[in-house]
Amino acid sequence: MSTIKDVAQLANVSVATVSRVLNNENNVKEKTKEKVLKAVKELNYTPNLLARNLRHSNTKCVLVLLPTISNQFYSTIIKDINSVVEKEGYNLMISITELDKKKEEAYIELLKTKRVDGIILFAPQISKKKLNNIAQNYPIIQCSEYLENTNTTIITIDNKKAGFDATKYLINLGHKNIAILTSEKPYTSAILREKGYREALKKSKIKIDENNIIKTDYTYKSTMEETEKLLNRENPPTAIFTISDSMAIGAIKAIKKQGKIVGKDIDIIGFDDTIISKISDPDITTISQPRFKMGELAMKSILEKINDNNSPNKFITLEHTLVVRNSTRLNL
Amino acid sequence: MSTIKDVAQLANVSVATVSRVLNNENNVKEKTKEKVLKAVKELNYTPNLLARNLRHSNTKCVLVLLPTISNQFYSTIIKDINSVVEKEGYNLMISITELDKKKEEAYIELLKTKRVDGIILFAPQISKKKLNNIAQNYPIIQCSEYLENTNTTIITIDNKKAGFDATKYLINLGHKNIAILTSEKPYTSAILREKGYREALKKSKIKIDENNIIKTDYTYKSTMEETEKLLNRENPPTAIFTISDSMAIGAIKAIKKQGKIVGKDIDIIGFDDTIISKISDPDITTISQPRFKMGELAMKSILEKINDNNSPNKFITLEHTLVVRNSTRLNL
DNA sequence: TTGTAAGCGTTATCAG
DNA sequence: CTGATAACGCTTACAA
Repeated sequence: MSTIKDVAQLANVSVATVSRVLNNENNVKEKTKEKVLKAVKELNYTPNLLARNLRHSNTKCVLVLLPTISNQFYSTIIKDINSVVEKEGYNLMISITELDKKKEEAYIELLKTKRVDGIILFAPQISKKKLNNIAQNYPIIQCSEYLENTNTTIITIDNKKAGFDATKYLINLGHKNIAILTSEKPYTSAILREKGYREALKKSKIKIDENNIIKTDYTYKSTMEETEKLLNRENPPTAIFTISDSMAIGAIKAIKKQGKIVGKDIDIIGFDDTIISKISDPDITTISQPRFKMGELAMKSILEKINDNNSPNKFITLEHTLVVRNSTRLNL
Repeated sequence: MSTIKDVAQLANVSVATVSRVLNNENNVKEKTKEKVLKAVKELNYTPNLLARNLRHSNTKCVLVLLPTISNQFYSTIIKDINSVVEKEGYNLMISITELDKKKEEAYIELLKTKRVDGIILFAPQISKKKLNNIAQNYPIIQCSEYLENTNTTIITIDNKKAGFDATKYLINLGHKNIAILTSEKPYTSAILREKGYREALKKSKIKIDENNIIKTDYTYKSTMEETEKLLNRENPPTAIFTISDSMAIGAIKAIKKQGKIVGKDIDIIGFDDTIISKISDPDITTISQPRFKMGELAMKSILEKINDNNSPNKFITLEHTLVVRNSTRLNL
């Protein structure tokens, strides 16, 4: 492997000159430039970025920490972040924590050890204290799911309002017995969506039945099982709000199994507007998060922090929308 | 930010000694070790990996180049690769090419510039010549989708046999008019699966109707449209083999729209055994690739190459299986 | 316009 | 067991 030294030797100039040519500085004679470029080509030389990065003390690399990649919500947002990141000359590194605290902390170490310039954190498991500590010294922001009361920039939606809107929509359709299927893990978003659910019922003077609030492990499968139990109750709910589309699919499957019709006998609302909500039969009424905007802002914010880690923290709340499809009756 | 020098100063030893302690070399007096570790703690010191990497000329980082992340097949395999990679003390970097040749080449540059130690390439778009060139000097292997006749290690399944098996299964169910919905882009896998399809028909003395071979852009949506057209023909096929699960979903949607019953009026076989094939209603008969094994072997192979790029290339073919579900009639 | 040389933060060699 | 110092490959004052 050839180095800048080899190029310099072959071109009969100093390494400084080679460096100048490579970095497009304009104070090099055209003739010299040509000589250098010829040598570069001849040796098939590519600069060692490790060395350059060490010198500059940056990596031009941003890490996105995801809890999982199987959820379409995350895979889509990645695509959106990606399109911004490349424009800025950065590389994207994606890692999966699987909600494992230890793993997450290990990845955050990459920040300290200068392997990445900044981190966009989805669904943090790290402690508030540790996060604050890191954020003080290194560029790190939170996106979508987040820890409250930290000194970081946060990009998210108003999950409480989203929960409220979904529930309110069901109420307006005439439902009084509405279940919510949510996560047993203390995700901020899940907690807030449940809050919104409660608030909507309260505001409509519908008594909250704690048996209608069901916590699962967030998967399609267990949602299906829980829905089956739900339907076998004496007074089964006439509408179900699930906090993810894949959960909605599970609920739908259970309902169909009992020979009931979704969008007629029972209404379902999902969350995230992922592709499966469109593919599903019937397709699913769901809350859509502005993923592109979210990804874009996350990238912009992290770059801002990389540029100056003391730049003021922002709390950005983006607008969600309710996408009405056929898993809810359409007689509004 | 403190450096090894600061630690040395505080601990009143040389940087060499600090380095020794940090790298767990055993030729350091216990007393000295303690002093150093105390200083490390006091300064909250973390070694700069850029410097270490420059010195070692490695990054402990493997890049996985994916065409897309929205396909469950890829997101699952990533999870599997991840579990291996961490055990070996490597970090995983994931990038999405969106089948863009330029992007792919840009990412492969990371290899030359020493930003990553090796690349696992899915669905290469680069030219054979370039790939061979790079593989000669840098650790790069192909997984799943691949360019033929290159000097790289390849981990894949026998796509031709898979196409054969799927088609043969439909034939055995009694079908004679079988369509295949495949990709218009020249993916190796798509081509081979079609070959298998043709072979199965031929072997069963069923005349191949070129109108039954339909190329689409691989998406759920266009598959739905093409299936609709297919069904409106004079002599519509009684079975459809789609080369991906999401395409199968599109086909199913079109069939349902016409009031026909999947698994009774028309049979469908998908590919990949992704979660949507289980979620779908009816769930989908599909070809399953051994993703875990694939991810595991890919990681092992790339590490082998990183260790010694002249290690012999392997062509590893893994076994696929046909998973029978309800999108095909069960009277075999 | 170009060259010299210091420096980025490590690790490794060699001497003591 | 420990310390000095060269080296990894690059960028960047500063000098010429």
